[in-house]
Amino acid sequence: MKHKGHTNPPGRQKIIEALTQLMRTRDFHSVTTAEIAQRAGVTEGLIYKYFSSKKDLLYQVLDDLFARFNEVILERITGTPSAIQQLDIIIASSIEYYAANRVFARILLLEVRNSQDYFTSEAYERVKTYARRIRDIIDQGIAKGEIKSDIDPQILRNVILGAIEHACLGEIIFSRKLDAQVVTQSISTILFNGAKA
Amino acid sequence: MKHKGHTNPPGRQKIIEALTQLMRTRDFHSVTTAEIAQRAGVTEGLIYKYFSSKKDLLYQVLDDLFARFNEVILERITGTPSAIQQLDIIIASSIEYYAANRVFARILLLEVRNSQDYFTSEAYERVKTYARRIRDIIDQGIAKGEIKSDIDPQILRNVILGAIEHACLGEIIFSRKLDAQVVTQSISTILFNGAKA
DNA sequence: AAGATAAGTAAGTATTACTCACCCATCTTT
DNA sequence: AAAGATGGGTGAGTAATACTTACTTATCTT
Repeated sequence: MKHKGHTNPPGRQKIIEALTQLMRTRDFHSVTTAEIAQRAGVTEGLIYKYFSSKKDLLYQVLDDLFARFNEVILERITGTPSAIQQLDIIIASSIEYYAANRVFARILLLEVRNSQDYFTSEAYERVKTYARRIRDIIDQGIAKGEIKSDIDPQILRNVILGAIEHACLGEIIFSRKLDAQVVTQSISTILFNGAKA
Repeated sequence: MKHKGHTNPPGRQKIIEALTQLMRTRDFHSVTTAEIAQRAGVTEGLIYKYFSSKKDLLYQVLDDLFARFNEVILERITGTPSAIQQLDIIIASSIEYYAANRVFARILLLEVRNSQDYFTSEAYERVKTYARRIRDIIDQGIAKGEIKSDIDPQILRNVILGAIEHACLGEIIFSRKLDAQVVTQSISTILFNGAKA
């Protein structure tokens, strides 16, 4: 019998932790279900009691991690009046969170986007919430006169998301060190003040 | 016996075309070697005469497509004196090329980055050439006084790459229509003039 | 004509994601 | 307290997949 998400038995949690652990050093495809089960101390069959497929397991791992990420973001921006400051906080928080949580970043940026079913998963709903939050702040910034009114808000959102992601890719892929403060400052200067002399 | 890349027999080319075709509608992992061989009209074994693995085949497909992409870029920027104009051309050309060549964009942005061996492939060398070209133009722009001297050139490069990629992701994943001209103009305005009012 | 080299084949094999029938413990209902 | 339902967990499967190996056929050089 297939289970829904509203219970969280120890076996389920151990499977999630096992995959998370294994993905600290390996990519998703190279990790086998046999390894996951072994590391979790359960049988392979149990994986398919809680997850409809290996990919579904990956999506649920991402969902868990993204839920916490969205909480952090929301917590940090509340109380800040300026739209541009809020965007700075989101940029900084994202870079920090990605750096502190490499598995999360790798799953989000490198492992899930290649298959269509990801975009119908619950994890992707979290991404939409995150992206919508940025979009809302931009709209408010334009309304309040902080951001130029002739800027396309959706494209600014995409540029911000792209800037964050690409800033972190080197770190994630090659384990390069990265100073979140400095990078955020640089990105912010470019996006808000412009690079032209 | 393993072959090197300096010959290009019909079987090899048919295999490359078969995978390219199949990836027009499907993601890499869901395409099987049996399907590739069938579509190419060869046996499965032949794939492994020319490619060391299924992933190596993917990398070589990307390598072919990226070689042409780099040629287009170089062709278009030569003769343009202004650094900012050169960057605009690169942004526009990239977005256009990605849109016109979805399989290329999907492979580059979604399918290869998840595994480490990609970063030692020949295809990745093409990416480095492309990225280095952008970096050089930025450095020249700073030297000529077109771009602010206090901007971190590497981070500007990352922001440009990120902006291009994220601008195209919606198009690539959800097949949304996208006006390369308009998007380039918007990105360029944000990056060079700034979003702050 | 010979001999080497390259192109291509056919029949494997180990591994992998996934399934299915079955336990066993705990709780609810009568 | 007996019966039954429910959910956590098992273990032995299976079809399909990426890849291998031994082989044949064609092409080229000298």
